[in-house]
Amino acid sequence: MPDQTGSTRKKLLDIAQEMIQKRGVNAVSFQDLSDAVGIRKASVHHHFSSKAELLERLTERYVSNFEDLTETIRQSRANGKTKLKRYCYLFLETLKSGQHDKSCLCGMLMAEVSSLNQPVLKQIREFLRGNQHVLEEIIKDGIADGSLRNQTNIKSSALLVLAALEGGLLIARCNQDPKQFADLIGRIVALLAAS
Amino acid sequence: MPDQTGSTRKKLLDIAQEMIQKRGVNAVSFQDLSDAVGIRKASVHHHFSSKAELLERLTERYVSNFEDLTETIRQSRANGKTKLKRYCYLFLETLKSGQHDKSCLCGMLMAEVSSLNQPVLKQIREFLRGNQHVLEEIIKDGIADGSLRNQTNIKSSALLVLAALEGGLLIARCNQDPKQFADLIGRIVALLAAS
DNA sequence: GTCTATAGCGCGATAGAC
DNA sequence: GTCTATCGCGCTATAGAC
Repeated sequence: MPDQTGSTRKKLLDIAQEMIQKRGVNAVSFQDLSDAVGIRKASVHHHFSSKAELLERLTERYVSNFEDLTETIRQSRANGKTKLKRYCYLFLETLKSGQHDKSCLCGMLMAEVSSLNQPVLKQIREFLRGNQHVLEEIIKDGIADGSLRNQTNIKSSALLVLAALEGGLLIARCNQDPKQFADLIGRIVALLAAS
Repeated sequence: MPDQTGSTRKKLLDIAQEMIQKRGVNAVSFQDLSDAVGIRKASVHHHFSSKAELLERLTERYVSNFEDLTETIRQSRANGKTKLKRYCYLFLETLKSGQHDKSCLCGMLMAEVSSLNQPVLKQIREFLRGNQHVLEEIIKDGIADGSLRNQTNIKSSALLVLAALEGGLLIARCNQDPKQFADLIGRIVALLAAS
């Protein structure tokens, strides 16, 4: 029976995630969070002893949720090319949610990496490693079923896809242009697709 | 005869650029800058009336310098594939300079876009537009000289390269692994190269 | 061009009442 | 679990002496 402390904790995590995805961790304060959920600033410390701890719990949850989503795609019955497309759409949905001003939480934290402690840094690296691995598996599936181009550098291709998605999110948000990001996804898939 | 105010202004711009590339704009203060150049915090305001103005001048200089570098590559005699490689190496040099902890200034600002004013935002979009354009020209050159793969979606390919480089910088820095970024460049070039 | 001094504010965090 | 009150600090920015 987790979460005996009620839903304020979840509300805090939810609003913290949204705000950090929009502004970055150094532009979000306890005051911002407490205002948004309707409690006082000091009360936030009842749920999270420090800003660092809040960030650890938040990253933990985000990485875990993302792993569930990607694992579902990986294990689906679709061919590799379709899985790759679905994987990319996870990032597009991030951008399209809200006012087209949200990026990947881990992408934001990667930019502000010098402000993070070791536990959070470790989780972000786990996020990167895990996503690269899922992409490798998807690409292998695609090669096996003939939907994706045969290639030897699967690891590098996976990195390329992940880097393009993270960078593309920042670029498309800066231009306030989700269509640009959709075009990017189309190009990623086309370049890896079988000819 | 510019710069009659002496070199303190340049030192401030230099150290501000380095620190923002490492930490992000919201993690760099006037105190940090004045400490680094050996003057008092209040004296910074003699050179830049506000933090926003400092950032405007800094972005101006960075985008202008980067345009010079990319234009030189574009107009060189090399074939398209070599130009593309050289273009990517500009980003690798950023990462390798210092302690492998610097990213592209505009990439950092894209993450913290909600903290920027309109003039700076405009310059970052100019950076993006300009780099996409240079990449388009390089790809066209490569198709014409036979070193790069023929394709119709040149605009999207240019975006893909830029997004992968910006995202790849953040990822490789997070993993403290410049070699990972070098691998990424290899994969980018290989995927666009003629078969 | 740099200095000291300070205003005014927001930050994360803590103590202790209810 | 939330509150009020407060501490100590860092921030951007300004005023005015040298």
